[in-house]
Amino acid sequence: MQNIGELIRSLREKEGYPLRKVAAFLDIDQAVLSKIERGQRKLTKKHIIKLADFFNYNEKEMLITFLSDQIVYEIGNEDYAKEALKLAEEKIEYFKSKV
Amino acid sequence: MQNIGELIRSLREKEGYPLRKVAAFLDIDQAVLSKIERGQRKLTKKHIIKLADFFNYNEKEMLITFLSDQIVYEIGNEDYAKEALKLAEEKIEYFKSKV
DNA sequence: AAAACTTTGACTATTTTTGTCAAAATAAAT
DNA sequence: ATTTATTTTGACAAAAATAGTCAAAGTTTT
Repeated sequence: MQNIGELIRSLREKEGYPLRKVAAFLDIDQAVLSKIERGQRKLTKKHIIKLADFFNYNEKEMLITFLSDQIVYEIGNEDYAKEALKLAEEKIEYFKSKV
Repeated sequence: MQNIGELIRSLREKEGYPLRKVAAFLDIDQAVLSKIERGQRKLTKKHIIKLADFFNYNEKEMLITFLSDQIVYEIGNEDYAKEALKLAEEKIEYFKSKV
């Protein structure tokens, strides 16, 4: 049950890279990457894609981790989170079939 | 498959109320309510709760509609939306059991 | 045609997010 | 143990997103 920050950190540490190196690759300040890894700053889809490539990690999985974090962040401590997820799924399904 | 704006509008129209009246109740500009009803502005949880009371509408259902909209808005057109929803659900479940 | 209602867009204010930096804190290496 | 490398923290300004306000234009109803 890993969030995106933890995933990035674990990948980075597996390679033994310092923040500096990965941050440079992403073209962001290393302080920001530090915060990303501990969930204090957001990252973008583009970051995810670059990171998956950088670490040779499955892009789809990483995106799913990232997106699920966004959802949890937004509605995770709502009373009806579960029901909302279910309805959201139906809406998305419906939407797809329409467009 | 109704979004929160459509729901509010339909409730308002069922009562035959003008925007002005509901907007006054919520203490917002009627132009803003107009935009809310057509999904061009966001509303808050507090608005939802007040509206459910105002229209005698099931608060839980209204909140679920509201929250699911938020989710759809955020990840609705991502390729892996469905998978992300599933993982988000697991995370929330896990989170609950932890805290 | 007038009156009531709704929508639109422009503008400002406010809030949130982001970028940047340097110092403090921690960990690793010599 | 001291130096060196790395990470974290916090402060600040810049930029972006959101929200509030208003009046005019557009639409519908009477």
